[in-house]
Amino acid sequence: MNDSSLIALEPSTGGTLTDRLFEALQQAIVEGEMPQGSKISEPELARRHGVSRGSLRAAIARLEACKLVERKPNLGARVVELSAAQLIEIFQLREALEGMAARLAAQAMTTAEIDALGALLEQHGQQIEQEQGQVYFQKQGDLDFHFRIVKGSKNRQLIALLCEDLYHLLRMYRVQFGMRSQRSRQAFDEHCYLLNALRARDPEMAELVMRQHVRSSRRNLEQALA
Amino acid sequence: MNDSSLIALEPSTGGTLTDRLFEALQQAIVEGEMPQGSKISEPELARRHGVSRGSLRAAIARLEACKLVERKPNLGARVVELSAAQLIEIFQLREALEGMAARLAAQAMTTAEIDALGALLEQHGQQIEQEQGQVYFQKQGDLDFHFRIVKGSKNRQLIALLCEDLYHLLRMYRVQFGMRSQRSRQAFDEHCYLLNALRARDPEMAELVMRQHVRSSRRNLEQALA
DNA sequence: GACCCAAAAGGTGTTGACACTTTGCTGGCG
DNA sequence: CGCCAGCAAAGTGTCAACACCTTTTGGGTC
Repeated sequence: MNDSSLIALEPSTGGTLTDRLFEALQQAIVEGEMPQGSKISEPELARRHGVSRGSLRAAIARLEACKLVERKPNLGARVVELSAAQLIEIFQLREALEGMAARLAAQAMTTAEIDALGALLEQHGQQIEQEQGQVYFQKQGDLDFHFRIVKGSKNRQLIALLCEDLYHLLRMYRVQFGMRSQRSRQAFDEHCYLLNALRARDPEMAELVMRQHVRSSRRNLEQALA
Repeated sequence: MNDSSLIALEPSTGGTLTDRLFEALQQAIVEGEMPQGSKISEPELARRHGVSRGSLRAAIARLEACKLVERKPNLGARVVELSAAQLIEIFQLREALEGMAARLAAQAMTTAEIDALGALLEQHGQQIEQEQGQVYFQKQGDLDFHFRIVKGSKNRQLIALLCEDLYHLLRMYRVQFGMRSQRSRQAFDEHCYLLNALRARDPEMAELVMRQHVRSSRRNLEQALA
């Protein structure tokens, strides 16, 4: 809104201009800097970031693929609207996908990877004991944990889908709904159960635990939003 | 390859130029007209279709979102490579996603929709009895059936994912691997089981049956490709 | 004052041209 | 003969300008 706030693209990551634009916009949307449902004016945004409309349109196309913006022909693009219903839908997706990821991970993860996951969990446990307030860090830790399971499935389709698309949508919901789950302790315990299932190389159990875990989160949400 | 084969875009669907290009290329890739792993030269393709490179790049970006092409910075885009391993991965995704779709559909489908599905199945049954050879039509029917389940879930995320992205990849595999399943009869029976679960409004059973159905297809594939 | 039509302003879709990167070839050197 | 430097050709990334669509605004009429 502030006209003087020309956002300079950090030339940090050395990809193409479109890549940097994509990351910048993605972050801006996830962090809520670009409000939900707000219309995107290509000329204005291009001017703000000091790039041409062509590059901007390419970046927007990628955002559309992530479901972060919606575009209608001849009408322009808008930042996606976050309804409670859609959030529920996403958690239903997660239940199915991450459940399958856990099942596959129980077979495909190396013992070293599982051990590393155990170390991470131990660290989380200490953080929960010590500082009850570090909610943000716990959130990050939760995402880390789920990430490792997904990657552990070794299924590239699954990894791309969850880590490159759904992940950002989920982060957007977390940031903007400002949800600090009251159940970090329970979540931690469920993570431990899952670790046990992985150690036992039990795909059936791993999927069951993960699905129950995601379902619990969803139920918690449904209650908080109702 | 044939230089004289200038492909004229049918102005059939009235969307934007990029939309039509996207559909045309999508079809060309799925049908195998553009071979797997082949490099895409932007100037040549643009000239062939009589459009500018800008529009073509926009269409390619969408194809990339469907996982039909892979692009590397400064190196260009290639049609995706179809390995047996990736096909397995896709069926693992389908097992999770369509299983969840069936679960949700058992709760969300209207009775009218379920009845319509029953009519469709009856039709399929007759086709199988009468003409053993109409494989293509059966394939189309199979896709129709699965489509209706997915749409019946009423989960927009799920619908978009399966019907707009994965569907085309799957069709590409089917066309190019030229797979005529020897198990259309068994598949039909499994479809009937699923219909019963839907009629009984039993989510648990619906998911179980659908997952088993997809898993059977996968096992059948693994055997055929080994 | 309300409604409708028309013109203009703003915005998106599309294009051709320019700059930089990668690739393949050519020629000289060890 | 093989290898590396350097150049040329092709291709991708980016840009500014043009064409069409949508929306709004202004004027005229009922």
